[in-house]
Amino acid sequence: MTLDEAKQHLIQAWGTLGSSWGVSRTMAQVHALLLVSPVSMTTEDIMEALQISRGNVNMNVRDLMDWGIVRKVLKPGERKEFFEAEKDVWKIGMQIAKERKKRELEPILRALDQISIIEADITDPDVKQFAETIESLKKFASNTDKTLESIIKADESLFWGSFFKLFK
Amino acid sequence: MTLDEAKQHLIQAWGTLGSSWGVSRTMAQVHALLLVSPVSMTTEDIMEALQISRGNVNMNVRDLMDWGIVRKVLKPGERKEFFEAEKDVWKIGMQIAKERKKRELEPILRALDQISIIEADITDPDVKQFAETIESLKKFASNTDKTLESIIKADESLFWGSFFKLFK
DNA sequence: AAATATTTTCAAGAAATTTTGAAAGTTTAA
DNA sequence: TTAAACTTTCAAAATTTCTTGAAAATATTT
Repeated sequence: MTLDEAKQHLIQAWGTLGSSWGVSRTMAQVHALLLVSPVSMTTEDIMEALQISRGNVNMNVRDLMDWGIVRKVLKPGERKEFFEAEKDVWKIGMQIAKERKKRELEPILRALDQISIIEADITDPDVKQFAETIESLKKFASNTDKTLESIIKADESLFWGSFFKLFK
Repeated sequence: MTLDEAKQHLIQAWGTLGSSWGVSRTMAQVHALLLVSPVSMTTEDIMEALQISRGNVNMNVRDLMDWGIVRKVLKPGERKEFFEAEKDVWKIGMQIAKERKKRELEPILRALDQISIIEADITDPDVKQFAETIESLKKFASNTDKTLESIIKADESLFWGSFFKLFK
């Protein structure tokens, strides 16, 4: 396997796996492409490499920047914008955990809080059971939320610590 | 808010959130419906409650059973099959963690292992960088895998612990 | 300010996913 | 064994999501 074949392999695999992660195939491919590129790339480089349209590249690169795992690089003397991926795998993982917490866990907590059955008859066993289900969902979600929060916080303060070095 | 309104609320919210979790809206709704139902339900009950077709119910209930969070219940004297959701939120969480590990993490590990650049010139700095990226992805993925594995194992041994106590 | 380069938007088309419903397949009861 | 009850399948339709490409917007240079 040559270097280019290996890269192609990773990009394809990443794309396929992306869908099972709830990320669009193209977004995962753009990410993989930037991840294995030793230099930053322009929109046109990406269009060319993945054979996709300008609008598509623009949209996916922007999403990846929203996730905080790709950044814009401005080169002095160049008008075009260049993009590069975060290369530190631990940081990528942390960033994804942080965003998923925000995008998935927090909405669940908000939705659960909106459900109130104050009006209902609390002597009804069905009401009681429902209330208990909601209560345990809340506890589970907020527990997960707090656990993630503390991992993220710990990571942010132990930036140079030994935990981090395990993944280098 | 009445009990039914509250249930409806949860079902809708679960459905919306399902998509951000990479689960289809309907599957999430069927799950929520069974989760808040105090009794097990037939295919027809679910069709009626969510206003969806028979084939759709059949498919989603089967998927939920594959995830191990819904089970079939046979009632003596009844020809129809009834379905009920696992009610223990911790068990649901564990089951989902277990399945996601199998469906998402393990394919990543397999894909990474297939990438070999043995042929390539290892003095090329680009090859070296690529190899390092693959290596750290592998380490990260297998670390996450092992961590999940140990949580699952710990949970299962708790289960077997209390299971055997029943026969003391 | 005008010309040029580059990025962003977005309506329409393409592709992927989900849903339907009726037919085929199974199981159970008589 | 046959008929009725029920479940599963799957091709076609509906819906949702993704992609394109050209026009609009923005930024830079002359």
